[in-house]
Amino acid sequence: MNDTSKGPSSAGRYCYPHPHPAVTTDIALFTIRDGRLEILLVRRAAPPHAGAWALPGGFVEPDECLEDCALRELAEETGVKGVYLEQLYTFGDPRRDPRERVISVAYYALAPLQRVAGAVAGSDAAALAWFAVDALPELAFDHGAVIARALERLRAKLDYSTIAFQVMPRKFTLGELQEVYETILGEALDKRNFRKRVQAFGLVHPLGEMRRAAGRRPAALYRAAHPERVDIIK
Amino acid sequence: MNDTSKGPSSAGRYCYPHPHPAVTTDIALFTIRDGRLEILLVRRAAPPHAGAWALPGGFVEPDECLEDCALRELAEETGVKGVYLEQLYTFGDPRRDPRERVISVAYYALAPLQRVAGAVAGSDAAALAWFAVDALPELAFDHGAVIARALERLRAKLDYSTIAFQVMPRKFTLGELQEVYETILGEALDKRNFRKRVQAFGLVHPLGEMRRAAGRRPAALYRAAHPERVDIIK
DNA sequence: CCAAAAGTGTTCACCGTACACCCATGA
DNA sequence: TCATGGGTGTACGGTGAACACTTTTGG
Repeated sequence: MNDTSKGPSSAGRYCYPHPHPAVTTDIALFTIRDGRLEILLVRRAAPPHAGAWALPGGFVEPDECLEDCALRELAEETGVKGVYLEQLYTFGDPRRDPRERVISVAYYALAPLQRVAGAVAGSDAAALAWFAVDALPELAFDHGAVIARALERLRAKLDYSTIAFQVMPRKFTLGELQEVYETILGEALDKRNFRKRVQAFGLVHPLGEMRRAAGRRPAALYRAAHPERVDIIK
Repeated sequence: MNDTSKGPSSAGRYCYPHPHPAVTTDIALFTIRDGRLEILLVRRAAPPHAGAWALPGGFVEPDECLEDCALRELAEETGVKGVYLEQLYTFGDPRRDPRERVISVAYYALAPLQRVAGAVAGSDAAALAWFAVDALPELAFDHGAVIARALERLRAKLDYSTIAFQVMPRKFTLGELQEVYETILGEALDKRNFRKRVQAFGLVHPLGEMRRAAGRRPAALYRAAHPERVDIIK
């Protein structure tokens, strides 16, 4: 009962006479590369779990909201900015961090490959790497559970939201879009039905341009119909 | 930047050199009474927002997980125990509490009326009352936003989960079950289609008993097919 | 001419929806 | 006998799923 602060050490304002745990945000950032769903992890430099891989994240500052904290930590530790971000779940087991009580507000994030291709390890992290979600390394803290829940949510939202467009580049072909759905869901989809649905819901707008590729018929390019974040199809 | 603890005042263990905000849980407990969806609120005795109504809730203890905290606070402030509980969202705006930084992990809860009928105000609260969700009083903090989000989630989950059974008593008629759905969704449902679906999914088991009511044909009693918490129909 | 992906419609089964009447009871 | 909710079946339309071949290109 004495492992967290019972009161603030800074003075000047009234504070509740109550425990003050540490609070972090952790971010599960996904992208698609080479037809695989990958997640960004950082290698921990310091104990606990030194050498293990962890989600990027860190402590909430006094004057920032949780979402800002997640975006800041992601930028600081990996250099990645401008991703789609959504709160996932708050993990608060008293023993999830061996040092002191740390409550983690987990977020998941999505971005197209080209927006995260230049990710580099910040000063806190020993290294940074992308892992296929079906080949994860040993993970620090409860980050395995966080990732599992993020995947569950991501797959569920594919069915009733336009979240998949968050990993698409500005211009894409319908074949590429379908490949993203198949990659995240882990199953093959029927090409004609897929295209029919996407166009029936008005999810994409044709750009009138073509993408030419070696030895293949050119494919029409599209953009997402709803330029920003649209959550519900119906 | 000096409005939260920067480090623990208790000694003995290593702690991160980081801010330590206060963390609470707040609970939006719903039940059905007289065909209305109602929520349990407590009247605040102390500032800030003294006299305003608020969700029951309170500070997370060092050694308890968040869900335990929610259940404990609900029991302490209202006497209610044994409800269905699910994490909703974490609210972390730096200014949501005027005194200091307080991050609130919000839960929503459901219980049948008879399990909450005896709710009484605990020592912290000046009073306790049930409010119809479409006739809420002035609310403290950001609790209006919390309730709005809880309602949204509750209504969404009705469609793809068996969450409605969490407000049903052990024995109920199909008419009562339908009334609960209609109350939460705020729309009328077709009786034949409703009964067909409920039975097709195997959600209920007939008890072979009847409920007699004055001036009406007796109704068959059922129990939920999945005695505990079942989340997904499909 | 061959490989590789682009592009395109129809059929069928099933599910959700709309809809109306008789029944059993207590007052 | 009347008011009140309990209880039951069918017909239709729309949606999701299955399914194969031609086109265009570069090598």
